[in-house]
Amino acid sequence: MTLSRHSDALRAAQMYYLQDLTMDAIARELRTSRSTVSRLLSSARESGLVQIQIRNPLDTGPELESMIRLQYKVDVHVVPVLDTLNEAETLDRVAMQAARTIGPLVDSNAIIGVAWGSTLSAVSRHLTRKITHDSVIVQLNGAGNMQTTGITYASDIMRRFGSAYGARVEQFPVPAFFDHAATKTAMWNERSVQRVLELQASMSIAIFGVGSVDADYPSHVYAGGYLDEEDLDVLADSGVAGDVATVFFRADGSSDGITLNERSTGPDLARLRQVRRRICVVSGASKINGLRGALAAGLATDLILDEASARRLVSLDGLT
Amino acid sequence: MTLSRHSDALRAAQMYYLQDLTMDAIARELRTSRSTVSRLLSSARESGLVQIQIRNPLDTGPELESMIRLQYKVDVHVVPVLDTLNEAETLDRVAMQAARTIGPLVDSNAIIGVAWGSTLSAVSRHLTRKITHDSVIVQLNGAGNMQTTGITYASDIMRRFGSAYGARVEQFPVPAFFDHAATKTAMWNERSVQRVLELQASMSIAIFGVGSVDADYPSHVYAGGYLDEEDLDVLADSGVAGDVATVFFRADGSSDGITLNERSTGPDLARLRQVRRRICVVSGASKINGLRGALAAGLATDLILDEASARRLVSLDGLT
DNA sequence: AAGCACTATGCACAAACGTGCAGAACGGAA
DNA sequence: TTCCGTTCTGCACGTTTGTGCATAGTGCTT
Repeated sequence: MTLSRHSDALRAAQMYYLQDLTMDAIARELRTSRSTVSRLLSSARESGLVQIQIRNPLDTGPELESMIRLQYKVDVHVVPVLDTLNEAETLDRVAMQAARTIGPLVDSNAIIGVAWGSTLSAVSRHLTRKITHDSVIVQLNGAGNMQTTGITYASDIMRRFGSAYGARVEQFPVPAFFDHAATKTAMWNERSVQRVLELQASMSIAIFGVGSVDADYPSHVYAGGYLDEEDLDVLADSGVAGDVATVFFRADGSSDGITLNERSTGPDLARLRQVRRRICVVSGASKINGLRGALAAGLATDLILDEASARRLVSLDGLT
Repeated sequence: MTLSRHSDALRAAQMYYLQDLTMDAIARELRTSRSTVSRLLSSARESGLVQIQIRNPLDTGPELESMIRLQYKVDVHVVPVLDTLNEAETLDRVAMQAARTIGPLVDSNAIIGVAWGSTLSAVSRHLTRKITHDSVIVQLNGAGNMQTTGITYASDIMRRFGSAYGARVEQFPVPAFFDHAATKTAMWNERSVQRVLELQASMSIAIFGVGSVDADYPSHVYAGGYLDEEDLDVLADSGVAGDVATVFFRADGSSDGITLNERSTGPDLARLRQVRRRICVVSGASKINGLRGALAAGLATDLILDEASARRLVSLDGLT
């Protein structure tokens, strides 16, 4: 029965993690086999009953972290990864650690804004469950493009977040960019859109990656049929370094006069900055320029990134 | 070197708990042996770098917990223990779980009041380290008696709390009971005592066991030379059920007119009730009457007790 | 520089753990 | 009731982890 299973899992978890008993001993107390206990414990971990978190005392943290922390005024989590790992493996490990770091921050009644992209997709695959009440996952920016509505890709991400936290999911069914700023203005007055915008306005957490114009593997945004040749030229002319949730900025963090933003469905950067907790996940050193712009723009309160990127972030800064 | 050891422990913990790597894989990344990683991880756990906590979703919790929770309005943690365990083993397991449950509640700048007794002694032996800043451990009541100053016994407990949380320890070097109420009045005007009282007044957490007059193994207080024959008679006449930090109360929670309290050095119950978080740890079903009085008096916000006691607590209540 | 006390390391073994698999138990549907 | 699909259980095996012990390293004293 699923009820006694849950309570068995709870008992087992208490005995295992809080009393240091072996699974064997627990099995005897619960009158079952050791393998069952092993399985009870993994279900306890999966279902978020057991919360494991790592708090590094800020003062004893390694050089790298404190340098970034001081320089950019963000709470930084450097993910240790071997330099020899390839992009995909690195992303996977950063994503897993990001997912588990985010877990403890999510609470009941949270309104969580989530962007989309390969980084968030990876993160969404590693979320650990944690049941909350009355939480909402809200999509930060539209995902449609010239070929598809982008629904499935972005909504898979959203759905995973929703089911991990037992939260309602609010999609944002618009293209990433409108063709004409006027259409955006019109749509922004629609009540269906306004509901989403209002949710975004009251977000308590926002989670996003960052795009970099010059990345080795250009983000979806720059290569996925979202922008045409002309748009890309305009971006280059405006000196854009990268984007967060399809809103662009320059290396120095400024974003005034970037006309493309007027057609973007992502959250206005000034608005984004008002979210209490803004978590930026970055994997891959080639996103460094985009990241630097995002940090200069003060978009993140928390930064989770791989070790190699972290090193590049501080080392290059040493030169300027 | 102890610095790189700490940061290795941090890296190892991240990789093990956040990325699910095996110790073997971690050893290769850190260029060390697997055994060292095993030891790094246990030191990470011991030093409080890794925090494991179990949050039971209140709604799915077992019957027992919700009944107690509802009836007494306390946050209850029932410790699963086999009924066949003896008193000492039960105490040990309750204490271990209590220690680990308390851990996450302790934070920087906390002022933590701690009582003494066999329960607290056991808890103090199982505390997991967690570094905090500017926290203080303050003794709730004097420990001296007719034979000894009680210093060593109580101060061992205090010291363990202090070193687990990296906190300053404030002893309370007075007897548990004065012979004359007048002495107490006089002492309470001493500045050395007032410093302690002021700390107590601003406690954010209080941790205590409970004594029960009719316990099978009477608490130290009733058997340890703290009270003479006459005192014990008076207690019986006043209908006292038990005590918290050597302050007595009746089964219904009342404590008016119990003259012994005027000579006790424990915190006034009304004052105790103003502490935000008041954690009561109970092991052994024979303390049930004392516990019931303490709950009736609203002394605890959190209750940690063994399963057998929990069962007795609700079952007997069914009769009244 | 040498000696000493203490701690950290790796090895090897034993203990503890995870998981594929086959059979048992369960829960509808006919 | 019987059937069938699904879930749960225990076993057996291979993997992963903890730990006593001998050795290597480290820092402090003389």
